Amino acid sequence: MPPCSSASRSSASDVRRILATIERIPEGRVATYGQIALLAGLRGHARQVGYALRNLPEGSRVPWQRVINAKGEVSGRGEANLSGYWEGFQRHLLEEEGVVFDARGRVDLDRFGWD
DNA sequence: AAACTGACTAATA
DNA sequence: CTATTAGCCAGTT
Repeated sequence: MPPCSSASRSSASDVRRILATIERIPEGRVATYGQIALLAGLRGHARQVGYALRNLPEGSRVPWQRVINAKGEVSGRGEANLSGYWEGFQRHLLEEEGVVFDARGRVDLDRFGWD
């Protein structure tokens, strides 16, 4: 059998580029999905960025918490059960890095948005 | 292969 | 502010 030539991951390299871009986000900064996709050379693949993070294996050093949506808010994931937990965790991590959330739980991208 | 889904975004109303 | 529509594209079913 071919040595896993199939390698479904058609976007494996893209995912790699996405993660590499996210790793470039400095501490205390946040970036939007669209921005990551753009910097990764994948304009319009904002959703793909979310996929990459969702499928992100545990133990990765990728600061997934610095990736938020264009509204400056932490994105939720379908399962409300765990979403609250993870969202709170993400927010906590960002706040420890110096990112400030307003009363509505949103970040001022003008100040903390990664250039 | 068609239909569904989704950690998205932007424009409009 | 929320709701709706449309664009976007890959993974799943």
